[in-house]
Amino acid sequence: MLDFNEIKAGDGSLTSRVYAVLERDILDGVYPDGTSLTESRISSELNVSRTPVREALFRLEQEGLVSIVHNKGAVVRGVSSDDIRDIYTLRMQIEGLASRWAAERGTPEQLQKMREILELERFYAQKGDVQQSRNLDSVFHAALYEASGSSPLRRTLSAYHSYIGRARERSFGHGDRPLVSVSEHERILDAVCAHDGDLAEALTREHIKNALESFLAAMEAIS
Amino acid sequence: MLDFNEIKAGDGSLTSRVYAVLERDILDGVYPDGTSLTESRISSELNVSRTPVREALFRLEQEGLVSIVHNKGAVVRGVSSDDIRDIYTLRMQIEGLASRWAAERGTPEQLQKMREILELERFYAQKGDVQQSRNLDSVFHAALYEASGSSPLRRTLSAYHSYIGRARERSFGHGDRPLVSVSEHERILDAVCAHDGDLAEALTREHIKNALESFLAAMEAIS
DNA sequence: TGGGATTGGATTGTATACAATCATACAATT
DNA sequence: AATTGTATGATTGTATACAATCCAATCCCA
Repeated sequence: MLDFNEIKAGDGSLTSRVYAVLERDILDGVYPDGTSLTESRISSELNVSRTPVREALFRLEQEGLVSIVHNKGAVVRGVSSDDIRDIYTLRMQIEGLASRWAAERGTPEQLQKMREILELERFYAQKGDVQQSRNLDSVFHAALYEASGSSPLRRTLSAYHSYIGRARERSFGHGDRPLVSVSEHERILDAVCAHDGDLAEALTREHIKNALESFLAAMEAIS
Repeated sequence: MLDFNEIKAGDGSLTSRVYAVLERDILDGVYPDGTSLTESRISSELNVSRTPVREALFRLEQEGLVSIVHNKGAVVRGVSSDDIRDIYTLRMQIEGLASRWAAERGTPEQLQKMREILELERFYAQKGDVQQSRNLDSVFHAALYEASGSSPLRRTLSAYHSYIGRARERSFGHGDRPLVSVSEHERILDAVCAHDGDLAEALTREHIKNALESFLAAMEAIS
């Protein structure tokens, strides 16, 4: 919580770093649901002024992780497992579109990049490196969004990704999900490269459905 | 552009009002795509300090209407008609889910509220009041999102709504869209109240598809 | 003439000071 | 005793001052 200087987010601004710290701490449960985040406390804990803290809180509100009410401040809005279930269902609908559009609109360079990511992904999955597998899973999906050529779709799905980040972490190590996931990615990419939008969409829906079931299984294992 | 004091957004904070002014001006084309929004100019134009302007710009970035790069500032990212087309397609996918979930999870109070909104909507549509019809169209959809009981879904669809706001305005007056739209709403709500998720979803997809075609027709009429 | 440093103005990033608002406790009144 | 009013401390909202950065024009020197 106090390793503020280790976090070097995106553009290097204090706002981004404060944002990254708060996002991580909220998703990690350091600040449970309902916790009120007072600006002065955070700013003194992180040794920055209130200004970047305020701006970070604004971004967190847009992300949906806190809710801010005028003259009252920010309170944490935890990520419920119902939310996560809903997001997986939403992703089933629109991530299929991403694959379809990638098949229809993706440039050769974009598809090539996905192929390279996928090769790395398989390498780490077979090596059993869960951490790297999970990272590359995210990278692959991000590349897919990019290849869809639709900024509204990219924005929506990217927002979901960070929102359900911790849930993905927990469920990704469950069973042999990394290897299965890579295989599914390969079939999706093959369909995309063959410009078969229907197949790509169907495979992707199946992929997300499997990820959801993996998540539910991981939840089950905890309780 | 200078009627700042007339705009009274949500919570009455300066940040909200600046946000509302800038959003309106961007969507109205006062600031075309690529315009760089300098904080000091806006703050002096609106007679506020840079602080609320900065915060408003942050919100606009999350909304997707501007993009901010570190140490360089904010530039307008216009809403292309490709973006709008994509959003309608996305809505076809997930707004159907909203109806399905409303049918499955909606409380009697929520459905009752939708019914009341719809009666008003029909009243104004038959009266030929396009302005009010369009407002109530928004209100109806917002009530639908609420009844879905899913905050991720509500957040996503609400964001789309403001993003394509101007496009909806332009296309809503096209032909007899208000009356047709009310009829479609009525059939959707009937299905929701009958807890027929499948039908509600199908009707909603059709409804969005028709709205998209109305938009495309309106675009055609302009060019 | 061309290319690379430099310097000045403009703009953003951060800190801090001040004003407005809210929440709590306590006192006064009925 | 309940309620209303009021004072006080804490917290947020806004303004402003200062630091860091960027950009473009200029200058210098080969």
